[in-house]
Amino acid sequence: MSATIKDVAKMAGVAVSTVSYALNNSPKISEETRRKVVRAAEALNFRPSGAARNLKKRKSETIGLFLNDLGGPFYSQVIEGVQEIVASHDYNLIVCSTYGGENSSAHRFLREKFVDGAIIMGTAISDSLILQVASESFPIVVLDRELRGDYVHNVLITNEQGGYDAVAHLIKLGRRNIEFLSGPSAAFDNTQRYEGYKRALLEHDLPVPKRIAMHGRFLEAGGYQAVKLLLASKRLPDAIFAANDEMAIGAIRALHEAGLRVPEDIAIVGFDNINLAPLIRPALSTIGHSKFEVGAIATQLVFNARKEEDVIILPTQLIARQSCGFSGGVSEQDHDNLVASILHVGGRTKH
Amino acid sequence: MSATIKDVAKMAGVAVSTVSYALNNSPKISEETRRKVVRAAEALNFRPSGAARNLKKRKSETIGLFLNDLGGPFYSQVIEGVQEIVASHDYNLIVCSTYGGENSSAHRFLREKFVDGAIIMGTAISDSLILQVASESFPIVVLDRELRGDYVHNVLITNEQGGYDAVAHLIKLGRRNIEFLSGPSAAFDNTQRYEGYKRALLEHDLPVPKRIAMHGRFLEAGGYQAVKLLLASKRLPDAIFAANDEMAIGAIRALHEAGLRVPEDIAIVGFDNINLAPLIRPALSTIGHSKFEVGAIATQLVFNARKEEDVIILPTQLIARQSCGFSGGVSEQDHDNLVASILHVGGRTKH
DNA sequence: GTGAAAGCGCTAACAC
DNA sequence: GTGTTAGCGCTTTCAC
Repeated sequence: MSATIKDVAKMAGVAVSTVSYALNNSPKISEETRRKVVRAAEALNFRPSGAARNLKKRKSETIGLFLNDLGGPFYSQVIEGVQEIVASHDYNLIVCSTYGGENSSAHRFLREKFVDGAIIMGTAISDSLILQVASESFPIVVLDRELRGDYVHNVLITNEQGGYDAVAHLIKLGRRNIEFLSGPSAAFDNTQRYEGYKRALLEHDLPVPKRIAMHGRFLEAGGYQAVKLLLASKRLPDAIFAANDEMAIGAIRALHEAGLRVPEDIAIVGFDNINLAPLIRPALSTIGHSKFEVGAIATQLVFNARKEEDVIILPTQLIARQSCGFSGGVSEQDHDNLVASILHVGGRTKH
Repeated sequence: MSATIKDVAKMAGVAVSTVSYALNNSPKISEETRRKVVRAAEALNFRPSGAARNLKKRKSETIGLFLNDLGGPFYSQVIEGVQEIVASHDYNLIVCSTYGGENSSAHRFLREKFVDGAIIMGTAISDSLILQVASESFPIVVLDRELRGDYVHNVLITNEQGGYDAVAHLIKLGRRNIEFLSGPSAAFDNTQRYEGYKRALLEHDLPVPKRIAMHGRFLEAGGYQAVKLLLASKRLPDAIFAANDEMAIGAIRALHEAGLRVPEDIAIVGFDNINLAPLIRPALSTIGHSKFEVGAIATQLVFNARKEEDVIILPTQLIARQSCGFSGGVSEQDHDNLVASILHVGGRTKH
C-alpha cells in the first residue's frame, strides 16, 4: 500500500490540511513547514490520489477524445489539434477507442464522468447516449455527424461541396464515366460526398449510375477488393471518385495489378488528403481539409460549453496531383498556403 | 448537478446499498427491487461516478499507454496489440501523449495512479520517474529502452541484428559506400541500429565513416533535409541505411528531386516496415518486426505484474523490396507468413 | 433480501 | 499559519 496524505501529515508532524495546502503551493504555508512536508512526502514516496481529488473537486480536468480506430492515418492531425488546445487550457487529454460497443472504454468513460468533456469521432457511440450524457458540466462535440441537442456541438466539413468539386474536376478533364467508390452507406461523410458526386453529374448532364457499384468500407483493402470486383465485370469507367483516400489507394493498387495505368486509363480522386496522398505513385489527387483545425475548433467548443448548439463547417479544397491526370487545380506548392488560409476561418455558423 | 446514488435510493424508497447492489447485478437483490431501482435510476438519468468508485475500490481498471507522439504512423499497430489484450481482460485503455514534460498528462496520470499499470514508449518520461512509481500495484512496461527495476519490464526488438541484416544485405548486393541516416543520438533504438550497421561494415572489411553524416530526427522531413545536405557536399554514397522508415521516405524524396534514381544510383533500406513502406515508389526495403505483438506482449506483462523484471526480445526480419535493388531477401508475398510466425515467439528471455 | 454505517484519500470552509 | 472537520459518491461489512 502506498502512502496517503495522512501518513505524510503524521511523519511531518502537521495536520492533513497543512499537507494539502503545502503540496498545492498555497501561499499561506510558511516556507519551513512546506519544506518539512515536502521532505516527508518524498521520504514516503507519496503520490496524491487522482481519484480522491477528482471526487472532491468534482472534475477531472481532462477531456476525452473518442475514436473508432486509434490507429487510423486520418486521425493523427485531428489529435494534434485537440492536444494543442487541451494543453493550452492546462487540461489533460485521453484518447480512447470506441471499439467494443456497450462495453468499450469509451462508453464507460462517457457514462462515468471520467472526463469533463468529450470529442467524438466515429459512429460507434449512439446519438441517444450522446444526448443523454451531454450536460452543462459535460459538453460534447461530434465530428462526423449532424446531431442537435443541448450542450452538443458539431464540427463538420463541406463534404457535399468537396464531392462536387472532385467530380466536376474529373469532368472538366474530359472524363465521362465516373464511378463512386463508396464507404459505409450509413456514414454521414460518405452520404454527403455521394450527394456531391451526384450533383456534379447532374449539372453536367451526365447519367447517374442507378446503383453504387463499389463499396470499400473506407479501408485500403476494401478499395482494392471493390476494384478487383469491378474489373471482373469488364465494364470499366474512365474515372473513380473514392469517398476517402485509403480506398483510393487500394483502388490504385488493384488497377496497377491489372496492368491499367493511372491516370491514363482511369483517373482517380480521393478525399481527405491524408499524409500518404502525396507520397504514393501516382501522387493522389484528393479533397483536402484542415484536420488539425477540426480538432482545435472542436476542443475550443468543449471549453466554451454553451447550451445552444454550435455548428461549425470548415471548407474543403481540391488538391490536384497526378492521379487525376492534369494538374488543373491547386498545385501542391500552393497547398500549404491554402491550408494556412483554411486555418483562419473560425466562422461560427448557426443552422 | 447530476443525480447521485442517494437520489436514486430516495426515489426508489430503498437504501443506498441496495441501489449499489441492484445496479451491480448482485444476485441477492430481488427482481422486484431491482426493477424499482433501475426505473428510478433511469428517471433521474443517474450515472455512477467513476471517481468515487475508483477511490473506494482503489483501482481504476484501466491501463495507460503513453506515447511521445499520438499521431505517428508507427504506433498504430502497437496500439492495436495493446487494445486487444486490454479488452480481453475487460479493462479500459487510455492513450495519452507524453508531450509537455513535467506537466504533461502522462506525468500526471503516472503520478496520480489514475491507471493501474502503464506501457511507455518514447523517451519523454524519465527513467527515474518510472522507477519511482513502479510498484506491485502499478507495473510498468517500457518499449524502447532498457530499464531494470522492480515491477518494470522491457519489450524490445533485435535492433542491432536488424541493422546488421540491412547493411549486410546492401553489401551483398555490391554496395560499398553505405551511409547511416541517424535518428536522435540519444534514442536507444537508434544507437542499437547503428551498432548493427557498424558491425556489418567491420565484418565485411569496409571502413566505418568517422562520423555520422546525416541526422534526421526520425522524421520524414528530417530525412529529406539530411539528404539535401548530403547532396550539397557532392560526396555521394551508393547506399543509405536509414534508422527508420520515415527518414528513408524523406531521403527518397530528396534523391528524386535531385534527379537521382533509387535504387540504381543509391539503394535505400529503412527500419520498422510501417504501413507506408510497400506503398511508396520504389517500394521500401526495410527491417520488419511485429508491432502488434510488441503491444500485445507488453500488455500481458502489465497484467502479470511480477516483481522480477522480464525482458522480452522479439525478432526482426529483412524485407527486401525495390528500394535496395535486388529482391534477394524475403519476398513481399512471403512476408505475411513470416509475420505470422513472428507472432508466435512468446519466448521469455531473461538477462 | 435489505438497511445502517464506516470509510476510500483527498479539499476547503471554518475556527483559532 | 495551522488544525479540525465535514463531506465528495461510491462499495462493502455487518446486522437484522
